[in-house]
Amino acid sequence: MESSGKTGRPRSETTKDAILAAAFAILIERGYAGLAIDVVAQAAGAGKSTIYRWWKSKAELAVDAFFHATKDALTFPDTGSAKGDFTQQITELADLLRGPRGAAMAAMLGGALTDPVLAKALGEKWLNPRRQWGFARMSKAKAMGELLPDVDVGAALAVLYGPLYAPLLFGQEIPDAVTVERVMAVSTRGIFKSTT
Amino acid sequence: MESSGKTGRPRSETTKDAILAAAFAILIERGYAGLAIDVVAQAAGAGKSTIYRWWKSKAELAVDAFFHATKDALTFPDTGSAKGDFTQQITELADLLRGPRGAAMAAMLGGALTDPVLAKALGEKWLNPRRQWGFARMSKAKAMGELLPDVDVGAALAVLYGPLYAPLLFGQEIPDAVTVERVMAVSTRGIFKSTT
Amino acid sequence: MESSGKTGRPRSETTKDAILAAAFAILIERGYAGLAIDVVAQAAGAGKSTIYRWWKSKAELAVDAFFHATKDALTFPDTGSAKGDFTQQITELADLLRGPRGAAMAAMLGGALTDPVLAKALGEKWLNPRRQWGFARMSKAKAMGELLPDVDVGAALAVLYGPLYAPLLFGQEIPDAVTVERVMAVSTRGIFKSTT
Amino acid sequence: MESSGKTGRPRSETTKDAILAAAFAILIERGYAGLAIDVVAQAAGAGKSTIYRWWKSKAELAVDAFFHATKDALTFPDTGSAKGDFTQQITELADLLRGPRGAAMAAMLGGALTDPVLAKALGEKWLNPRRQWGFARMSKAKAMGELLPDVDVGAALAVLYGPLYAPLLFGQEIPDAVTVERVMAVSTRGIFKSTT
DNA sequence: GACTAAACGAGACGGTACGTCATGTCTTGGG
DNA sequence: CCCAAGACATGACGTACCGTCTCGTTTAGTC
Repeated sequence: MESSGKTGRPRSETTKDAILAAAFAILIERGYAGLAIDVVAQAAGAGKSTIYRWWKSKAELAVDAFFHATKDALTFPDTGSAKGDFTQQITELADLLRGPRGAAMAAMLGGALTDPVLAKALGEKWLNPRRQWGFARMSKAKAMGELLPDVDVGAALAVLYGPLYAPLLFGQEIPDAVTVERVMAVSTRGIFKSTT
Repeated sequence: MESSGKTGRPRSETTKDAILAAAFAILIERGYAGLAIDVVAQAAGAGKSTIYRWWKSKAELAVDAFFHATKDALTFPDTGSAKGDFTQQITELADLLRGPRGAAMAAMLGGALTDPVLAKALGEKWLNPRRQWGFARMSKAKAMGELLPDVDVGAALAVLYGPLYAPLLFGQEIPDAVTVERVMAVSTRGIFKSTT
Repeated sequence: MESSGKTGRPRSETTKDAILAAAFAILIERGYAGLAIDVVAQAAGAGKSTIYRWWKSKAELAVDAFFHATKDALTFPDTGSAKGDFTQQITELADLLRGPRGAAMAAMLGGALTDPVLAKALGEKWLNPRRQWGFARMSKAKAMGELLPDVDVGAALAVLYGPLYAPLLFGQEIPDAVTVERVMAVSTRGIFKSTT
Repeated sequence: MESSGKTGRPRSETTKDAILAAAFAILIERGYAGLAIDVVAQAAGAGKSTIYRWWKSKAELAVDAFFHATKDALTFPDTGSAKGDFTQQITELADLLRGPRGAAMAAMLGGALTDPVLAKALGEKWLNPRRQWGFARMSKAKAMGELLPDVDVGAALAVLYGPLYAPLLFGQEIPDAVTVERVMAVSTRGIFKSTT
């Protein structure tokens, strides 16, 4: 980020990557609870203090590791219609959550309910950006008359995304593509004007 | 439940209740992570081994404590219409989750993502009964022509309940009554035929 | 011991014997530290409370078990000469300590250093009777002029028995017959007048 | 002793000393059974894990604590005659055992009979050095003709030291100076040639 | 080329909670 | 009144991580 001082040994990017990669691997394999800093350090060939120097807590490390591995997979689509945009985004999100990143995500969400620090980090880095985009996109759709009358923007977002995340809570599988389609068919029917 | 053996000192119901009450109180106050068995034992005037004798893990104890405190608050309504039944049940559920029991529920769900044992216990004791009722009620509604055409029963349930549980995942507040109403307005619109 | 009252179910001798036998077996196999009351009760098909009813502590049980199994092996010889009596007794003692009872004895002596109750019980039942006999026999020998001049009775006993017990302290083997003979050759030389 | 590794934070000698001092104090006050690791840690201002890092068991800790407090008190005398050397050494040993170190020694010997690890440690650190010196000194004495004829070296050592240690086994007091003298008078009479 | 200063690996440190185990006490129903 | 079965409160055990702390060792940039 910032260039900090001028003298001294610079931060090793190699080590940083090794740590994040190790953390992500362990997060998937053993879950957030099994993500022991000692183990990450060992696996990365790094010292514990190096980890704590750059990440304040296990929580921040986990979130960072997740995004380091996920950053390329997150897009905000633009198909022309709001319904199309949300459909595509939710479909992509379901695909993502169904894979190894989903296991990590679930593990982190699990930890978040227990660990307020993680919850905050996760909110800032994952939830808020998504929510902002969703809110803006939905508001725009409302302004352009794409929504049914009297649809609350926040409520619409809750109805769209809620069914996607909720299964994580009960240890259920993330819905497959067909199921996602069925759910979207129901939820969008209450939000968007018919396009036919 | 079962009478198990016939000989030996019987289990002390007093102690059992004290443990569950203490566990529930601590679960609310300190969250799932702060639910230390030592502390529960002390607060309940019980020995740690007594706790471990009856609950295999912190997780099971938490679930049991929750249901011990909640068992009387769960009803399945019968208002005449499917829309009315689901509206009432979800409203009641939101009320429940908004209170101290919601904090406990959130705490447990956090553990569930990490601990498969807890997830299973939670599924069996909480989710399944609710899901069965929901599925039966929604199927009946479909058979009676209360639903819009081509609505999948499972999808409808996901859309109804997902928005209710999802906030727990992100450490958000459970929506208040007004917000619940707004969300229900949206979700039911895609499921039930207009009653006007 | 005493006939106690007149009413009620009488003490079961079968159970008593089963407990003592089980305790002795476990004492040999696992040592004093491994002598768990639960395990004894289980092995004897008895209840724990039955054990605690008749023996105040693990210590007393151990001592009782030892003597129950050993009582027939303890004799006070009478060969005519003091040197002969002590030689025989110490030889027999070494034989005893070398066998399974010796393991139990060692185990108990180990416990005695840790547990004052056991120490007392052991002193009363094992050490004192032996010491009294030894003291009496040695005093008689002194009176009859069998000892070298200026030999203190207590000191003579210490020199005779000390080398027998000391190896137990350091986890060494109890000396075999030949070694015992060599040691006795040295110790008796400083105590008894030459018989040649 | 050895420099072991070269990297990492070096072991804190301060903490090590505090732990050994605390352990020794508790060993004396409460005996081996009362030597709880928790308590030692607390008293030393150390963490339990620090103790377990350096001592595999309570037993090893106790032995180490004893030698830490005793190491300066052990000498091998050289008076000119074998009888003089042994007399002096045994007298000093009795003095040592009579004090607080004797209580610790007794406590440890108790554990040794139960715990083979302790027995081994004790043998290596205490008994063997002493035995080697004793064996060498006694052999030399035999070669120089200071011993009575046909005296076995091992037997002579057993007769000399046995009476010193045996009282520890039965929880008896270590003999006072006068008694030690009386015992030595008897035991040496069967070993060494008269010096008169 | 020497100096400075931060980052590095290694790993020891004081803690907290864990889940297990044995103690000695108690509470049932049955003999 | 004894007995078996077994639940109970207590308290130590040894393990696993936490987040902090020292070390001696790189590894740049600055003189």
